[in-house]
Amino acid sequence: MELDARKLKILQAIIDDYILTAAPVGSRTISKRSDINLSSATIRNEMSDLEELGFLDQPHTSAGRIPSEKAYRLYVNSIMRHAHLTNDEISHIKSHFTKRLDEVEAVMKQTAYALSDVTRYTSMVLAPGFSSARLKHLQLVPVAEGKALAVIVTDAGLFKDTLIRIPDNIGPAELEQLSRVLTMRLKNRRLDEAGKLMTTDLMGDFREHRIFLNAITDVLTKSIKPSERSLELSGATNILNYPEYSDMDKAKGFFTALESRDLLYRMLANAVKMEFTITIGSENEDVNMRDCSVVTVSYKLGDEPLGSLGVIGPTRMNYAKTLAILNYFGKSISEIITDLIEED
Amino acid sequence: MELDARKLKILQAIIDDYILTAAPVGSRTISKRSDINLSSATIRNEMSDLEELGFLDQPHTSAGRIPSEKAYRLYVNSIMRHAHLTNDEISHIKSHFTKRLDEVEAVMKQTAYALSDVTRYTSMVLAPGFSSARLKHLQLVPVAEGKALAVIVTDAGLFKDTLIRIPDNIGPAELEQLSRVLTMRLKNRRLDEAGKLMTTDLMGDFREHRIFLNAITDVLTKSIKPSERSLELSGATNILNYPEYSDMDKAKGFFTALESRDLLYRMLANAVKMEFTITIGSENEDVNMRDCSVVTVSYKLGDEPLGSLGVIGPTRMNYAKTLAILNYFGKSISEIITDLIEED
DNA sequence: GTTAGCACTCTTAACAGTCGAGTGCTAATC
DNA sequence: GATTAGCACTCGACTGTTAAGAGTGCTAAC
Repeated sequence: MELDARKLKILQAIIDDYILTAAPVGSRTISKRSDINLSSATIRNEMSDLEELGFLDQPHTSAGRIPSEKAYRLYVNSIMRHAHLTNDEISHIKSHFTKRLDEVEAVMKQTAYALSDVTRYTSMVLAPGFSSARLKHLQLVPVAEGKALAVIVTDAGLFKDTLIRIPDNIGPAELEQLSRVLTMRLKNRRLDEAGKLMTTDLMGDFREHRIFLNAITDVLTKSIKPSERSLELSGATNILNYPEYSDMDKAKGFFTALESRDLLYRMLANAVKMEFTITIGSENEDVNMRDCSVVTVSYKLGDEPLGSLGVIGPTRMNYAKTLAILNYFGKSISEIITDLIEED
Repeated sequence: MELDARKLKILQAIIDDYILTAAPVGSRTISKRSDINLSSATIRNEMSDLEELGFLDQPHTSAGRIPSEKAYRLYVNSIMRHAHLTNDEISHIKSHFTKRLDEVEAVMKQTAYALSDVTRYTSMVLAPGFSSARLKHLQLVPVAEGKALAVIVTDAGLFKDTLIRIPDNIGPAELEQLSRVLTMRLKNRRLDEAGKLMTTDLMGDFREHRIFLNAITDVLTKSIKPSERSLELSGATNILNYPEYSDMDKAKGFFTALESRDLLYRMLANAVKMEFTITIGSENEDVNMRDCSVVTVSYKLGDEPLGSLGVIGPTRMNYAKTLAILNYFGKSISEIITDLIEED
């Protein structure tokens, strides 16, 4: 049996309708559509074929059909056309970014919030990573007896500060001096390189400060780990607006999945390298997300991929529209971050 | 009609039972209790009186009684005895704090997580505030052309950094110099004083850097605002475990209330000055929280109140136990923060 | 190949009936 | 006078039945 043009058209109509209504689609519903001039009986025959081919499921004998995951996969791979945002949608998105945002963290938060508000799905944003960034400045700021703040600034303008212990006999003047020396020696190195350099070269020069330098090395190497990157989540409760999650147990499962930040980190970290990803239902590794789909896009600084963002929604997701919105957000973040970092 | 000792005892028994089961309590349930030796008929008469006095509600004629808000208020004000934590509970709490936490933010996160895990309610933690803190060090770190990081360190060892714009003609050397001068001039001032001093005294000395100094002033004054303090929330979905929230609309209302961070900030900011607060049902200003109770405690550094933490749960909350847990957490945070800041 | 027609399936809503937990009242008892 | 046993009554929860409606699969006619 072949999946000819007519079957494809009917399948698309079913998917469209199901995405809209979340209710099993009957043959009459499709036959009434103006672009398909066939009787319900014919549609029934075709639907029966589509079910046999694995593209449709039937909840019970006398119900309509719902698209299978295979159908969604086919849809996003072949049928789906690139959607465009209307002017209304674009201005709605823009209205979330009228306030000037000065910090990366604020941008992430606001983006996550806007993204969940616009899509009505759960959104997540992975902050820019330090992995390929180069050190620009390392400053040690005295905090208290035996404590200092290690401030790392990268060439991409990202920064991170960490509290470290220092020997009691090191005063503000020494910290200042050390900041200068370390900055000079480590400048323009990638953070992991800088970390290595600390343990090899510099350790010899400052043997008396071994423990102290180790702490700084830790800071440098830890900054690269994705789990140290901030992940903003927003609109988790949006899922409750979808009838497939009116079952309390399912909703709980969904929230449980979101609580495993590790999983989300991993998904988004993988997505950084890809222009976009679409993961449908059981393609997700977590059992609690078998009824969800995840769509992500990455954002860049110039050509360098920085981070990623995505949404989680029911498998019955408006993939085309969602992808269009995400692309728009990706471009927006890139611009905002670029402004933030490189503005004159 | 009087609220005599027997009525009080019966009311307490009803509250105890209702907190445990969430089901209307019948007269027979109470009469069976070993500490109350009365027939169900007597209990019925007393219950009828208690209802007339406004301490009990009856969902419908043939159902048992449930405590009214007035009953909970009476309970927490007069009946409730200070609860003690069992050794098991204490070690359960301690098990959440085995990992060494180096940063205030990590402590807040971990505390919120542990608190919601132990209580099974939704927890929130307000980070230490800068309001009465004194400036210890102000460091400007070069970030990029026209950008610097302003790092504020207070005597309590708290720190905060903010990205600011600087004039293009200011280089690392000038930033270093300015850091030294500003630190010298502003040291040991409260942050709001320091902010004022900037606009009055210092502005004259550095007239050419007016805009720049304004930015730093902004940073100082903004640090005091409670909305700038980080608020950690955890276990929001715990509420789904309580039968009173098995209604999806109610659950949605609850989540909506949590989304208004402003409200939570305000509640916790007010709670900083109080040893503890208990807010029951409609005493809450938000309509979506009319079925919730909020319990908070504050935590201190020495005698200085620093921040607060609390839980949100159903009005049918185990107030005594919750308060005991919160007190324990409050003391723990105080200790951890003290260690963090003052450790040798 | 398409479609009208029809028997069949299954879900859902509505309705009546039963059960049981709980109440309120009254009269007897301590 | 306080307490309690007894009993009629109320109301929600549950159960079983029925009818309506949406949708299917199949067959025969076009």
